[in-house]
Amino acid sequence: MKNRLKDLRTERAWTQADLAQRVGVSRQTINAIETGKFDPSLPFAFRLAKLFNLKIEELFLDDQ
Amino acid sequence: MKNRLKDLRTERAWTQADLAQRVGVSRQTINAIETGKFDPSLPFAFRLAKLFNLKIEELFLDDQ
DNA sequence: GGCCGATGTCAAGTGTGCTTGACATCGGCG
DNA sequence: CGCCGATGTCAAGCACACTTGACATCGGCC
Repeated sequence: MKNRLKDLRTERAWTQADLAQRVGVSRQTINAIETGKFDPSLPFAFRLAKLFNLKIEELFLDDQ
Repeated sequence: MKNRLKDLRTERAWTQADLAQRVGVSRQTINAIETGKFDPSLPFAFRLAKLFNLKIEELFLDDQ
C-alpha cells in the first residue's frame, strides 16, 4: 500500500508535524505512514484524502 | 463510518460467509463490519471496493 | 565548527482489527 | 413441531495502528 503523502506534503511546504496536527495524529504516525511502516486506519485515510481533496484511491495505491 | 455492505451483499444473494471467503476474512469480521462494530483496515476496504466495483467513498460513508 | 529545525527511529503502552471456536436466535420449510 | 442454514454475539488471543517520550542524524545557516 504505497501513498503520495510525502509529495503532497512537501508541495505545500508542510512539515510532518504540521500535517500531523491538521489530521489529528502524532508526528511519528505521519512519519511511519510516509516511510511505509504501516497503513493508516480507514477513518484516518478519509481525513487525509479530504485534506488534499483527493479520492482515497488517488492518495493510496493498492500494490497488494 | 457507515457502509453499504449488507445491501450490496444481499442484492447479490450472498451469505456473510460467501462474502467473507471472497475477500479473505472470517464470517465474524463481515458481520462485525455490517453491524458497525468496527471499521475495516484500509487494505481490506480496498478489496471490498474492488469486489463491488465501487470507489471506497461510495462504499463507506464518513459520518465522523 | 556549532546551532537548530526537520526527519528517522526505538521502546513501551493502549486500543482496535481480526482470528478461531462456541453458542443462541431467527426464519423458512419438511 | 423439528430441522437447518444464516445471522448475531461472546470470549480469548494475536497483530497492528497509534500514542508519548527520547535520542540520533541530516542539512542549512550563522
